[in-house]
Amino acid sequence: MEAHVGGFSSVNQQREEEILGVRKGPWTAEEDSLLTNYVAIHGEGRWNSVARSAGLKRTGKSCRLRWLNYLRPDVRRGDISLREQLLILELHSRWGNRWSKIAQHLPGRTDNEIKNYWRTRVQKQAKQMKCDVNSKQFRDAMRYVWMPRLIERIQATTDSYSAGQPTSYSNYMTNGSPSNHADISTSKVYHNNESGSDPNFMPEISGASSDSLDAQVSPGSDLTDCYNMHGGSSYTDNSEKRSGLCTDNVSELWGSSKPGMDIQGFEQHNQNGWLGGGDSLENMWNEENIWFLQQQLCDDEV
DNA sequence: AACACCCGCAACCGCGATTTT
DNA sequence: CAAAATCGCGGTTGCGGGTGT
Repeated sequence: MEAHVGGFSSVNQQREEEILGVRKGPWTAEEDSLLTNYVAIHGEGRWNSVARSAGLKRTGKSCRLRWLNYLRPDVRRGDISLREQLLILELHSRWGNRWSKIAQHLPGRTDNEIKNYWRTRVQKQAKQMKCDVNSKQFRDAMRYVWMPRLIERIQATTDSYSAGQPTSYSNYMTNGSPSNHADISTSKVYHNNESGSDPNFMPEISGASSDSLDAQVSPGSDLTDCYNMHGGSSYTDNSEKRSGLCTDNVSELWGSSKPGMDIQGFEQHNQNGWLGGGDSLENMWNEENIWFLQQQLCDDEV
């Protein structure tokens, strides 16, 4: 397979690559095998010499990228789970486009994967809402609609599986206390989700084909739908009313709070407790809760 | 069936930071 | 200490599969 070639940074580099016969484009199985075997024996690092010594006609940079994003044994591929989505949204609101930093908090996920997720899914949401992804409007929507909705879904799935268990995700979020870390981290509540028959279930940005917490991300846009209930004239689909968050409360919140939505106003509207017990949003995203999400993700991997 | 368009993702690039020589 | 080599990050590109017409 011949590599597709992008733009060259310079004529010199082009010449050098022609002379050296540097390959570009998709990796073949043979190349993967060469790189994997070499790293297994000699370890990571010194990527330029890896490329040479392993007999790969690739740049060291390309080898490193291939290893880190694809071949590394602990790399976790496939669907972004709800918890991971939630964590990405939260951490991005803190750190912006610090993809590698965000990736450090999602075991097995690469910065590239998270970046792609953000660009393809989150930015698309902003586009559909006709606002900038960095605008206050979108950030508010994310924080006060999208993320609570994710929490609700995680909570719903968790509760349906672990009914009666004292240490559910919702309890944690409500109490905001890490007092029972051991129990929480060992409660595998989302792998065997059997609650797929819930007629009220609405897909988040995850796929409609499955309501597992590891459901595949789909183009479905609840965030946009919630927004359109007030912000757009085209919203006519009453089916969205089934959604846990596209309730009158939320649409009131959305409509009344633009553009100056604030925590206080939000919480007043949230007195019915659909976030669970009227917990403060500020408190909800403390270090402990992020820690909790990470623990759940680690648990996922086991 | 054929074509056009859209979208997700792997891989590339430039560049600044860090490490090695 | 300076230059070279390497690493790591964030942004961008374009292939290929899926979907719509």
